Amino acid sequence: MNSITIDCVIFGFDKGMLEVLLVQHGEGIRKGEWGLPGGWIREEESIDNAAHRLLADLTGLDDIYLEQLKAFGEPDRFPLGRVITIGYFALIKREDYNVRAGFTASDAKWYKISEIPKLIYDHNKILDYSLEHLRNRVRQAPVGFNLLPEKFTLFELMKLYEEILGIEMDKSNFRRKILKMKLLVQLDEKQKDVSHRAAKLYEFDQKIYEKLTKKGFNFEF
Amino acid sequence: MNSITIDCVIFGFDKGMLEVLLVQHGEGIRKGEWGLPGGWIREEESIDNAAHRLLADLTGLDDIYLEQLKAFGEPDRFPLGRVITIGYFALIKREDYNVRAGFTASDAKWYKISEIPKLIYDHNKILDYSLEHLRNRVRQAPVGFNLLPEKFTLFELMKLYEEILGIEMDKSNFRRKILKMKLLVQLDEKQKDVSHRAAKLYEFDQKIYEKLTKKGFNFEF
DNA sequence: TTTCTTATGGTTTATTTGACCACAAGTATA
DNA sequence: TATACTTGTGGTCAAATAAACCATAAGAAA
Repeated sequence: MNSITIDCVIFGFDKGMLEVLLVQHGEGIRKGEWGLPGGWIREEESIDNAAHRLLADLTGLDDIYLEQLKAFGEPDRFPLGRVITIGYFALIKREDYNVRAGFTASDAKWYKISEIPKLIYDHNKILDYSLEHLRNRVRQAPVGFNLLPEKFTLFELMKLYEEILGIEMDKSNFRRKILKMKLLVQLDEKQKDVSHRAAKLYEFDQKIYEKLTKKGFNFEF
Repeated sequence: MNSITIDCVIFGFDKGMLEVLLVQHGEGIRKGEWGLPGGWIREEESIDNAAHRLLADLTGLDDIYLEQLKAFGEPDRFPLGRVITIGYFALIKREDYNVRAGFTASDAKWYKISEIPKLIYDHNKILDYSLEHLRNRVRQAPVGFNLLPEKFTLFELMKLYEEILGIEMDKSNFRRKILKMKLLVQLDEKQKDVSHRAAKLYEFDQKIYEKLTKKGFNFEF
């Protein structure tokens, strides 16, 4: 018999920086230490439902981008017995979210990916794997949109790609390439409260994305 | 408490057809029915090791391409209690493999993907997911090589892609594109026993592949 | 020798890319 | 009001790539 948990890697994007949501344990021998938000799977629920339930408890959000990442099952990963964990991968829009501590957590906080502390168990390993996964994923499907607000400028989108992939891009070429895909819908709105010429706002078109996905496409820059 | 199993989807390629290895259960209430080869994870082994162990038992092969696919955990997927299964995805070279029945299986057999019967539990669902995964994977990394013999012709490689992706390709363009990647090493050998002009044989260069993977590349046709 | 099949290596044209420029539009500062 | 500064936006041009297609070489079989 084995036990099974879920651990969620929740990415956010704020002020041009990629961030991860971590929780501080409020009970048990690991009290005070930071780790990924997670919990036990219940007997009667599917693992996807468990992930959604845990995430809703932790963030107050449902209906967010969530995908299964990988199961981690080294026999010694958990000190008190054999526990296999299923990692989940979530991208959320920071504007929609207010940090609050969950039921078993004493604190919850966003960490920049460059400033991640030592985490409990094998959570650093899970996080590293997720980051690698995000970098691959972002090249092959427009999942990055899930990190941005509903309405965004092309420059913000480009900055997101630059941050995740760790590269620099030419704004003119980025513009041409991304618009050619027809994935973006230009709005009649512009940025407000900026100290420079306001950029047009765009939103992401889910339907066109689905069409493109069926034919197989890739999102290279 | 939950139980955890592993189920392997093992693809092979023979005479231009994509195939899957299935086993017939030799015991229990499902005796006589076909399903994916799999088994229980032991307390003291990692899940990757469990997958390798099971696969070695079933096929007599180690050192084959194997990757974790996804965990499947609908609460009712297994009739006798809550069992979560972790799907693994394997590609093997048919030339290296001799079918034999495993320990709990009465028979093991290759099925063409177009002729898959009804399988036990949710195994059809797992298989469908694997096929979809294979189609995606094959576009993003040269995993297809794992299905071919060590030495192969460009035409055979192209046929493999055509079969998996369900498309037709231009042999001339395929040739140019694949050679430009430098992934193939041309050998001083040619096909034998063919009733037409013998094609040059090639092999896959693992080292160059690893270099390319680091920079991120994609394998589109 | 002829015929057939497949391998292999072009050519040509259209499309895409990458690097870079120029100016517009708006804000901030003097 | 004038000037500098920042960011958005559109465009150019040369180089690289892709798609469609053709031509011939190499071998096997009749």
